Amino acid sequence: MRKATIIDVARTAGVSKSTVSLVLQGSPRVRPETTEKVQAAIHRLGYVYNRGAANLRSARTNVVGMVINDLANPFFAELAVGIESVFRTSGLLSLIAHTAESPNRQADVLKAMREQAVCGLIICPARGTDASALSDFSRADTPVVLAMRCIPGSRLASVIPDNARGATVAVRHLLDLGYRRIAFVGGHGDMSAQRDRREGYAEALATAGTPVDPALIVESAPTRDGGIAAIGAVLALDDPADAALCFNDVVAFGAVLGLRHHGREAGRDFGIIGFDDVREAGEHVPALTTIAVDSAGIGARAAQAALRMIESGRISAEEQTTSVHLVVRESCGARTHGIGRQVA
Amino acid sequence: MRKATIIDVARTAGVSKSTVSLVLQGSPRVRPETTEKVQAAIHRLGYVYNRGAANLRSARTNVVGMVINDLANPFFAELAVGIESVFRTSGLLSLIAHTAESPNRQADVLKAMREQAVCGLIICPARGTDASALSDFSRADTPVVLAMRCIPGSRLASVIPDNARGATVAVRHLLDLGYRRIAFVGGHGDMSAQRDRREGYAEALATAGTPVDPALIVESAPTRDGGIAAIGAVLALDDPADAALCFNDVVAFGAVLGLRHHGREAGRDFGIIGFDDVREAGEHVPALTTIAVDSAGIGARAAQAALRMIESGRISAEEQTTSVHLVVRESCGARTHGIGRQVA
DNA sequence: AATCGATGTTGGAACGTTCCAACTCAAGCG
DNA sequence: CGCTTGAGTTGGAACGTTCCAACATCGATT
Repeated sequence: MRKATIIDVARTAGVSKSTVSLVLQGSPRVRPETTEKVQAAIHRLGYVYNRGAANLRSARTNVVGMVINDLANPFFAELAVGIESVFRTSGLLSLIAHTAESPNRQADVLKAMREQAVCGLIICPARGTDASALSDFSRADTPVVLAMRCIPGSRLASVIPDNARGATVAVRHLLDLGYRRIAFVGGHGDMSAQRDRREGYAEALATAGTPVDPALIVESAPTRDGGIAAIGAVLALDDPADAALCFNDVVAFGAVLGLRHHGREAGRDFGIIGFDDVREAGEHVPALTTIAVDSAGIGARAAQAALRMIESGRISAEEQTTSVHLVVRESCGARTHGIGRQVA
Repeated sequence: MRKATIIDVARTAGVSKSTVSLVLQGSPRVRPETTEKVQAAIHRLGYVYNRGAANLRSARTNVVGMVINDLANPFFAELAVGIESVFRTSGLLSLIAHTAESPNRQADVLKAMREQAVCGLIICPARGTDASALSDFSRADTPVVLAMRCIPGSRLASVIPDNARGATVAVRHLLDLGYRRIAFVGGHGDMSAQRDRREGYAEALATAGTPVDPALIVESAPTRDGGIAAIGAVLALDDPADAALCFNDVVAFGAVLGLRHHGREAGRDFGIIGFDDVREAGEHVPALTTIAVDSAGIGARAAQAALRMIESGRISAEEQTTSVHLVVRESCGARTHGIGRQVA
């Protein structure tokens, strides 16, 4: 049996296909009785609307694209969920792709999304993405919103956490607790988030009148192992660090482990602060002091920004920065130092 | 400037639209020089293929649906990633939706996916989904594969971990370690996974000649708090438990915490085994002994099964069970008992 | 010389919807 | 009574592709 079309429905309901189309779109111009007849026919035939055909005729599709660098990372998964729920409640469907941080794969995926004629795109770009990767979308006037990470030199809307301020608050907290040699460990210099966080770190030190010692800034892969290696480097200095702001929580977990290899314990004789506040942070031993980033909220805001552009039809390059806050737990040693206030 | 179509390309390349179509499909029937001319025109015009139009004409779309009950849960996120990568390498795009365990939302999402005419569907059904929710797809001969969870009474393909066997192995391990009163805690009886794991639990006890004591089986929400409550119940018995197989790792984490509230420590004076082997399990204190489930692998197999059906055009109801294995760490007390073998 | 097969290429009809202009019909008006 | 108005409905063209049957060309075979 061939699939029922709008025409079959029209025939069984005894109206024209145009009328059926109007009913499907909920037009107020159709008589209630007619609507009823059509609904009955739809139900009887098991008709299902073919959105592909509709999209072909009308200007806009109802699919938005969502490109996430690492969906298996809970931090980004929450971002995805935040995005998805906003779009769904607006009747849009999300085409999701996971790039695994590979620019090649990302290019593939973006091409596929253009072919699907997505009406908007939210992307958390893979590391090393440059502005040209997205120029096709701009050229087609498709709204694009960057989430979580920005792309230098691109004029695109973005929703990014306030990385610099978060780092500043964290470092100030460590200074208040009495630490003197504060390191910044983890992440790569070509990641926009790492750069911003490092700047916030430098800013806090500058405000406190402490010079930045380049030896205390150690890059590494943004992984647990990276954290272990990086913390090892700052411990091995002639004048070793006594605290560290880590690029993110995962690096911080590694740093805690690395400290243990050297007989030190985070929170007791070394201060550690992470970044992101992933779910495990609070359950870790020791519980991780960290800068909380509301990933679901960022996703939601990015989706709303995209929605506004889609609905208004005008592209904007609005850059939103979302606030972050310090969550004091154990790893910074606030308890042992007797200072345990929660800073906003 | 209107978007370039296949016809514009044909005109600039000096061939017919049919030829352009053949080039786009990589047909071997076109002369290399012609292909080249067409490619040049495509590039010059910045033409982008309109897959929507193509789908309208040809029978099959290149979009598959993927419905996940909880994308924010790393366990399911990995499943999603496993699915997505298999589909992407086959040139299919995944429409992903997250149902947050709500059957209503799931129904919404499924309707939208039918409208998009997805050519296949992989679903990890929300709790309480019944067979009728997916009957529309079966009626339309759209391949459906259940991942991770099954739906009683449905004749659909599925890829499910070997829950029963995993539970049996876990309980046998606890028995080997000398535990006598082994509880099964957490999860709801209406979740297929819980039922299967409970059966495996009973099976192991039966084999050992130990009667199943209903008081030792305690349901709870599959959460940390659920675990705390459930372990409390089995400790409060007249003849309390001395070990527990937990419905999943999250419940197990709760159980460990609950034990502490009662002055007990998992791995020292109580045996705890979890299920799933989420990433945190190995890093937990104490490290969690658990049954490892390969969620990315399950995703990949489910996607492959769907792919086979899509390509062959014939629906199957093949039920795949994937193997699981015991990972011995600290929480079962294997170390203190001096037994530390790794069981496959 | 006529026929054949293989190789490339082609125009037109479909796919299922939306949009538009046009139609019918009854009510309201001068 | 003829005219306008508005509500409700309608047929046909369009969207950008694929598929099909048909075509031209040419070297090989009868």
